[in-house]
Amino acid sequence: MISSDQLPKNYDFAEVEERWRNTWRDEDNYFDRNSKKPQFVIDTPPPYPTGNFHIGNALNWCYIDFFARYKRMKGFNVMFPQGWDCHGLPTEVKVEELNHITKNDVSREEFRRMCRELTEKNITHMRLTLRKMAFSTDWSNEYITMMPDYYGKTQLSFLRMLKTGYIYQSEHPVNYCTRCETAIAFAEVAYEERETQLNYFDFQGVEIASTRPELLAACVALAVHPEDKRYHFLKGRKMKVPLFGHEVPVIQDEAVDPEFGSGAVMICTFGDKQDVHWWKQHNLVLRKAIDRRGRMTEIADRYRGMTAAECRTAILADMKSLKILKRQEKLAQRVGTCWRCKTPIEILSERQWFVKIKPDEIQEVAHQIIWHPEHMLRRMENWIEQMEWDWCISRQRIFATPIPVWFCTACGEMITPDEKDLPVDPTQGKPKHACLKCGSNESSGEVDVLDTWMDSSISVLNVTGWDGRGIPPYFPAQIRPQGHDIIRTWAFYTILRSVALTGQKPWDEILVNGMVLGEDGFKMSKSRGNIIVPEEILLKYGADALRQWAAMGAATGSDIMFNWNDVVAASRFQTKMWNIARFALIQLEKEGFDQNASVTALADRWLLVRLSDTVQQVNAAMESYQFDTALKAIREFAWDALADNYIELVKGRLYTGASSRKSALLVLHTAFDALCKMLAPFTPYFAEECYSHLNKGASVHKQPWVSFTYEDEAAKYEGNLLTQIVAEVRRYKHDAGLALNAPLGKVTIYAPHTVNDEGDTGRALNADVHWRTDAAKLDRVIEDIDFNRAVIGPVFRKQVQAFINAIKALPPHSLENPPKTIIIGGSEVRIPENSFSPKFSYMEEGAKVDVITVGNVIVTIAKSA
RNA sequence: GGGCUCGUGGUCUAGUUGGUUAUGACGUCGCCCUUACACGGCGGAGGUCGCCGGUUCGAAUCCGGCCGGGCCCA
Repeated sequence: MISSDQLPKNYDFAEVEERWRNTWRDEDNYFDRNSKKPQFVIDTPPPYPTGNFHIGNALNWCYIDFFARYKRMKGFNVMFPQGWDCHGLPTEVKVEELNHITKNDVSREEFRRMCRELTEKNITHMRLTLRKMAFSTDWSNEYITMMPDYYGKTQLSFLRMLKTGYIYQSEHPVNYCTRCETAIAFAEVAYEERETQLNYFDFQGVEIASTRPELLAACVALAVHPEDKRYHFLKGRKMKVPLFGHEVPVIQDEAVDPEFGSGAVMICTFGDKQDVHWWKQHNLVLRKAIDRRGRMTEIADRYRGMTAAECRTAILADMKSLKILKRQEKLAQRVGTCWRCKTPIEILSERQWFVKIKPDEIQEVAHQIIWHPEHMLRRMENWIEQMEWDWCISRQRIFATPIPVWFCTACGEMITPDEKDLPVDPTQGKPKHACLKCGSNESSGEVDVLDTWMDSSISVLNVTGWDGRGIPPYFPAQIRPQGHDIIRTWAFYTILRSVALTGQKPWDEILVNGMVLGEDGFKMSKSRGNIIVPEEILLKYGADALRQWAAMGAATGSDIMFNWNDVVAASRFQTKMWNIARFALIQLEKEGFDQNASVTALADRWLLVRLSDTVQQVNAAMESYQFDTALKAIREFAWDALADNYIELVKGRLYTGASSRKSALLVLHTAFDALCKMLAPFTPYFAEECYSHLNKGASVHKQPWVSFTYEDEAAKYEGNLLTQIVAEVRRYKHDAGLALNAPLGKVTIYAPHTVNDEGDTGRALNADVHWRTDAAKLDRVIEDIDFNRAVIGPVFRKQVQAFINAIKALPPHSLENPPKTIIIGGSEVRIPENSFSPKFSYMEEGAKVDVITVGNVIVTIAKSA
């Protein structure tokens, strides 16, 4: 421990942060399974291990760490686990790229191994960033979804939901990405504006407008509006499809827009979601023209094997030469694309696995959860309301949790593993028992794998200790922190799975954070070049400054613009705080600090009142996750109340060793101690550094949260007056062209009560200050009247103006000693207390003085020669 | 097109149970290097609170309409 007068003059965040990072122990953040404290379990989002922890993650994790640290200090048994959501396409693509292979060049197992290795490397890198950020992660509860422990649970959850009928397999149209060669869920479809051609062609005498002529082979019907007179003649007829020759029925449906195109549309399996509707509603046949790789199938006849785009060009060319293509128009449309690779999705009918969506059930539970901010619940409600299809959970990929199912080669019966044998990979091994139906030992494993959301949607079950039996011991978790971009996915799926597997809500509360925008106000993206990575900020300003930006950049839940200015301001606050610390520590180290001293001087009592108010404000803000409000209150107290007002007032007293020095020392200690504790969740390194100097190496993170209350109405009022008087006299000096520390001469303050300022005011103003309680011997005249509208508004309503006029008409002496009643509009009314106060201006008496008024206090200044 | 959300000095932002002079930061201008701090202190300038209308004694705040941005969805 270095002595206070040898404290470094500048706060070196790089040195301090690294030192504490190497000092702190992981065990201090472990969730204690034997604890009697109330639990506070956080369902931390498991990020995708891209290798780089991005700034959006950083914001989210800062919020988590703020309340994790706060709750620990408040006496909760906190679990802040860290998960990694490993499976998925991006890693497969990266592995192919790095190794210059395609997934088909190596064995399935080999490919999975390569994915695992890359993921592990990425996780290692990201863990380091998490540590630099000072997140108080519980590393004993880390989970990695690609590890057998975890995906065994994913498989267990699958089997459970299969048993209870939540999961089924069926052939049904699904969204399909032909580049990724896999089915995807609606949640994974992103819509993009594109321009396309609307093609008008002759369909056996009827003009058809279509944006997808390549689907002609999949045409299964024509549709017209039942009221559309142009097409009444078609009723009941069969039509021959051009180029292909198969016959299709004509159906009538209200959903056809007679205004669009020619008013007649062809229904294909499947051009879009509307086609699926019509196909189901009118029991149409199924014609699959596009396969899983996006190639035309055999029903496309001579176009077979072409890509959809090639086929489109060929068909349009053939139509042109047959002279059935009438015209083409440009059309803006929204195309559903794969959210990962941006390839337009196709709707294909395939055998897939589905999870049943029961909207009422999910809706009910979503409403049992407390949402912050509350309006985010609307997004969930809207999403649930418009769900039409069940959740397609099978994917035709490799790096994912295998679907734990075999099929009997002899009878086709599904064979599931025993729960004790999980995890399994049905593509690698055989079931441990024969087919229950026919006894055959021949089987083939399911090659489809699970949607990655099947892994991450049981994160809460995993961290609360789910083992497949009943309600997990720590369930539900207390809070789910996440971004609003994944309400329709992660939040939705988690609620769904939680209800399906436990019948209960997954969390008590959900805290939704906003997105981080670039400095230009747009979403960060490579093409805009506005990406800021946390590592860059850590290097330039340190973790504590970055964390302050996260807290202060915006109200919780709002999108937040990244702003270097805020980071710089945060680091300046640390510098300021460091200097406050040095001042306090130097003073405290001189003799005289007494924990039991009595607080006597006005300024001292005033600061304790301000501290008490601040603690209450910060408390309330932390309880409602208003981090910006909390940190703002802390900064204001430290910078404004403590440094600029209090220290400026008392430092003279501290230097001179006046008798009331002990009072000031105790107050300084109390305020600084409380500040360290309140800053601990926000700036853990900085708070630790300060606190360890203040309390001989003790850790602030092991202290209970501040519980300081101090009430002193008189000190609050008079102290405010005191700071105002000082401010007014400073302004006076400024206006008089004097330096602030220039000697001022004699200042007389006429206050209603005796004030014990221990000489603080005189030293602060560098003046000979006299407090007096007698009336100033000055001639004063009433210059104006201040009306208190909050008082007279509710009393007089429409009569407010009349009242004001009546008061203004009173003679001066009546204004100073107002009557009880006054006549308004002919009737006598009572004058409410505090309804107005006269404003005076002062005339000098014999001596030459300047006069300042602050409220009802008069200050006279007699400049020295 | 629908739902949600936002619009406050040059920039970012606080503030909505309606109440006297609208918060803070950055920037800007002036003064001051006072033994914690010039990465500082003090003071100033700068706002029709998106626009229009309504309710009210009183509207940044409540209501309606419009304009503009964002997110999600069709």
